[in-house]
Amino acid sequence: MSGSAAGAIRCRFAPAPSGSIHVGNARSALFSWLYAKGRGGTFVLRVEDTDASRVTEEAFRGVLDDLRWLGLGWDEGPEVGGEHGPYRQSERHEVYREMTERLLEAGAAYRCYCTSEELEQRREAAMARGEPPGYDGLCRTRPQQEREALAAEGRPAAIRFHMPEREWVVQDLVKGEVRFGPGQLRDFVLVRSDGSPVFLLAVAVDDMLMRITHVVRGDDLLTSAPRNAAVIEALGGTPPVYAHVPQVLGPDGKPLSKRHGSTSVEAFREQGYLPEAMVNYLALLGWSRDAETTFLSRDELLEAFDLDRVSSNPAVFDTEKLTWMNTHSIQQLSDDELAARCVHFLTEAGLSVEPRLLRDAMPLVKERMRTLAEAPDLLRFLFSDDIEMNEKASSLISKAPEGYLKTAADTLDALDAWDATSITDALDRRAAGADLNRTKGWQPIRAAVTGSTVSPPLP
RNA sequence: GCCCCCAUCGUCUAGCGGCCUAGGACGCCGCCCUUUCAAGGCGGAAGCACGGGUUCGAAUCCCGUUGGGGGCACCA
Repeated sequence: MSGSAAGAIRCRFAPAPSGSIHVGNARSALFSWLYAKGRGGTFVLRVEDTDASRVTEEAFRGVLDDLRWLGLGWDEGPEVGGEHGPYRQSERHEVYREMTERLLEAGAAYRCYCTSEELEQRREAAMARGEPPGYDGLCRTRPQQEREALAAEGRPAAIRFHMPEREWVVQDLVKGEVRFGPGQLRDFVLVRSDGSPVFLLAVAVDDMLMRITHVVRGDDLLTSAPRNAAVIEALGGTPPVYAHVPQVLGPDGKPLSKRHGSTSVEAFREQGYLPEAMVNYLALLGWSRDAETTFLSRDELLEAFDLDRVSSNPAVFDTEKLTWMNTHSIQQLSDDELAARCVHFLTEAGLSVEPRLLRDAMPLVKERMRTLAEAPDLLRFLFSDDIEMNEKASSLISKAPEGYLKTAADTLDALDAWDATSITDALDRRAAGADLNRTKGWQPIRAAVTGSTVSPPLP
C-alpha cells in the first residue's frame, strides 16, 4: 500500500451484501471508484451487513464478484485488508459500542424507553393533528427520576441521537447547497433496544474512522447526509464531502427494483455483455465529458471523470443502447480475445471447439455478434453436424427447384480448389443454371449449409 | 400532511443570457453498399412541461403551478 499523503482522496462503496448488485449501485460504485482512482486516491470497499439476519456468504461473494468483473478493484476492504478494518460492519460491533458510549457521555445521545406501540400511537396522533410524524423527543426531556424508574423496571432502551435543532447545510458536489430547516430533522435511533447498531450510526462511524473524504452514493440517501454529518461532528470528527448521484430508473421511469426483472450486474454478465461496455455505458448514464464523446476507455474515463459534471436528474437505464455499445466493444476485441471470451458461452451451449479453430472463425462472426451469448448460434453450423433447421430455412429448401441442392453439392464436391473464388464461381454457375440471381440462388444453399437464412458469407 | 431532490427529442445527453431557426448518441424511418444478416455511409421525423416575472435579449436567472422521485422507521 502506498503511503497516502495527507489530503489524499478516499472514497468508498458500501453495499449491503444482497447478492449481485443492480446496475444503479454499480454506477454509484463506478463514480466513486473513478473519482478516487482518477486522482491518485484510495478506494475502500465496506460491506454493510449490520442486518446480519439473512446475509449469506453467497450474497457477500456476489458483490465482490461484480466489482471484480467490472474492474473496480479496492485498495482496502474484504480480502485485501487495510489499516482501517475490519471492513464488514458485522465485525465492527465493538467499535459501534464504543462510539455510542462516547455519544452518550457527551450528551449527544440518550436512552429512549418508548416502545414501538407507544411510538406508533404518538405518530398517528401527530399525523392526525397535521404535525410531522417524526420522534417527538419525549425521552430526551424525561425527568431523571422517571428514566431511572423505567430502567429499574427493566424496560429495554434504544439509543437515540439528539439532532441539534439548527439549520443543516449540505454542500453536495452534485446537488449543490441543500438546506434543512431547524426542527426538520428529528432525533433518530442509533442502537436498537436489542443492542444492534442501526445504519445511521454505522455509516457515520465508519466513514469517520475510515477517513473517507468523499461519499458518492445514490440521492435516495440525500436526507440522511445531515444526520451522518451530525453524528460525526458530535464524535469530534469532520464530515466527508457528499456527492449524491441521481437514481437509475427502469424503462417505466420508476426506480430500479426487483419488478424490472434482471437488472443485476450478474444478469448482464450472463447475457454476454462485456464489462468494458457496461463501464462505458454506466459512465455515460448521468455523466458526460462533452457534447460529442461516446466511447471512452477506462483510462480515458479516469482522466476525464469529475463529479461536477454529473447530471442531477435521474436516468432511465436503456438496454438497447447498452447492447449497441456492447456490439462496439466486441468489434474492438482481437480474434484471440473474443474467442477466449466466447468459450464460456459455447461450453454452456454444449459446443466444444479447438481454440485455434475457434479463433480462426472469429472474423466470420465478429461483426454480427451483439452479445457473447449469441456466439453458439452464430458458430454452431461450423463445428457441429447436429444443427437444427429453422422454419424459414426448411421452407426455403422445400421451395427450391427439384435437384437444385443436389447438383449444387455435387458441383462443390467436384471443385479442385477450395477457396473463395472457386466457391463463388461454382455457386454462381449453379444459380445461373437454374436461371436465378445470387440472392435467390444462394439462399437455399445457405439454408442447407447453415440451417438458417442468416449466416456469414457463404464463400 | 411536512421537508428535500428533479424537469431539453421515446431514451441518454450538450447547453451554464446573445454562438440555438437547440448540437451529439441510442432507437425509429428512408436511401446507398450488398449473396442473407450484420457492419458501414448518407438523409429524415422527433424535444426546451406550463404560467408569470427579470432583461435590449431566456432552454439558460427568479417565483409559482403541474408532474415524477426520495425522506419523515428500533429498514438500508
